[in-house]
Amino acid sequence: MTVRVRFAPSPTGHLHVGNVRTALYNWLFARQKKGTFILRVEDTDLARSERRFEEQLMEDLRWLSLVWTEGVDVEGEHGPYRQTERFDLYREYAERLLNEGKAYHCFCSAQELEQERQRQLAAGQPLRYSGKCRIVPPRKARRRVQEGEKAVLRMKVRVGTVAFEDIVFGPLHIECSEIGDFVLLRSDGSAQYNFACVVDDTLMEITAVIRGEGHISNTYRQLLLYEAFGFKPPHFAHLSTILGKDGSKLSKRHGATSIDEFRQQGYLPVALVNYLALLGWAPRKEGREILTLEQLIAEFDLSRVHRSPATFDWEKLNWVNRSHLKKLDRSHLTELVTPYLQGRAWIPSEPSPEIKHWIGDVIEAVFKYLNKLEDVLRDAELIFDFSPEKNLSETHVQEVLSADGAVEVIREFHTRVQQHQSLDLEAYKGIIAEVKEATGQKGKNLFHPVRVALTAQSSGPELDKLVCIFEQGSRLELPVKILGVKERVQAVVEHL
RNA sequence: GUCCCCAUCGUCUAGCCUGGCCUAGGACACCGCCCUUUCAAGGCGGAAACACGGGUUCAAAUCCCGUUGGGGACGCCA
Repeated sequence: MTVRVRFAPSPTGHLHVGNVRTALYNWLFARQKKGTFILRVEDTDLARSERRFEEQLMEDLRWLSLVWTEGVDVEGEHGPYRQTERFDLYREYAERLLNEGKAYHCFCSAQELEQERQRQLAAGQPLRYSGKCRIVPPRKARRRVQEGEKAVLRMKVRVGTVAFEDIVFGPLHIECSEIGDFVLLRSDGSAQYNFACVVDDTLMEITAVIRGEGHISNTYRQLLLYEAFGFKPPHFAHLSTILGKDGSKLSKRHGATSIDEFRQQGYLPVALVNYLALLGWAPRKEGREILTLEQLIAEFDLSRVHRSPATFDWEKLNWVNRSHLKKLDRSHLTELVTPYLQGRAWIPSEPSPEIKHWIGDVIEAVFKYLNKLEDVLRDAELIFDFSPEKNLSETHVQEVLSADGAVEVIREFHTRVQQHQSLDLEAYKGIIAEVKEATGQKGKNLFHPVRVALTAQSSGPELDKLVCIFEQGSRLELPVKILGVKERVQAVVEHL
């Protein structure tokens, strides 16, 4: 039988990392088994579902390359794939259960239900519906409904136990007495989650349901429904929750959790996917952590997924991202970083080939520092936004300046630089040699002050590279004026 | 409150099912050294864990029970 899995988010907010990992595991499983990955939108919560969230979520999924071959916007023979468009279908199936006496109308009001809960809580009893309306004769119930009385349709939960074999959790079971008669159809006739889910998974011929751990308790309910309908249930795999640094469920408090934010910060989709795959799962072969999509597909194994919850670790994500970034060639990296520089209006929206090449040099100089693309803004600032007045007062810079002979080096360097009309790497090296001669300083004591003279900072990319970048940049037509070596040293000396 | 699940370095994990090869391996982060014209990067090295208590067994990280800690479910949300 060919594998069919689905990712079924509800469009009530932004896609966050927990959801994405669920989507990813579904996708990996489908790809590995040469099966079908389906996107179904569970928008039965009319009050909170919004079309913009649905669009956003599809965009996020596509960006991550977790593409579906059946779903809301591609259709297929099992559609529609939006639950709100399937309400008639649900009512049809509900009718069937009602007619077979496996479900019944319940007329209890919200207040009554709430009072019941309070009583149970006070008495130390489990919280669940008492089944009070079971005794209403079906014919009478139907008449009340026809007369316009509000009613929900509830499942008549049988006695005994429900059990299943979870692919990640192993054998799981529960006493039916733990489950109350749950709602199938709301009083407005719309389908409740568990019910819609079973009808859809059956009709869409889903073979494995891979979803969050929180759904384990729903699985028992759904199993009861499969049983009532006489449908064969799919396999189930439940995934543990992803936790934040403080051990609570990952949320906005822990930083970016929506995919859009990761994208904006400049995480590569493959890196995010790689990291998320590693959260709760490890390849059989030890020591291989940086993996491509293809490798993930080949090595993924649902039965090796961890039962215990994993903590999201930014540091490790950064490392994974950096590792993937390093695999990129210069032109690709330039292409990715350019929009960030454009966002700051540091470079034109349509750079000339000459400028493009220069940007490549810039990126090459700073790229070892990047955890994520956005970091280029921080690391390239000294090129585009040289500000000695601000930076010279920094502690590390002050330390450099207070070293013996540091100021002398800067002044000597300054004097000699001024004597040159234009500078190239050769000339710069000559000047350094002269300064060395004149001051008697060498090594760290020589280059550290020179760095300050050129960048007003105590650390940064290689000076040789920077000199070229400054000089070439100063000759380019850019939205911001790139200062040449001469101008920089001049400015620093003035601020000493 | 009731029920369920989980438990190896700070973090992600290998090993657990099928006890001995575990003096518990790898990775991130951390610390040190090397490299270096700074900071990184890179190379090398270090510190760091089987939650606790009972069993079972010649032998337990691995099997069983309990305790503790953490998480989840109990909606006309999904």
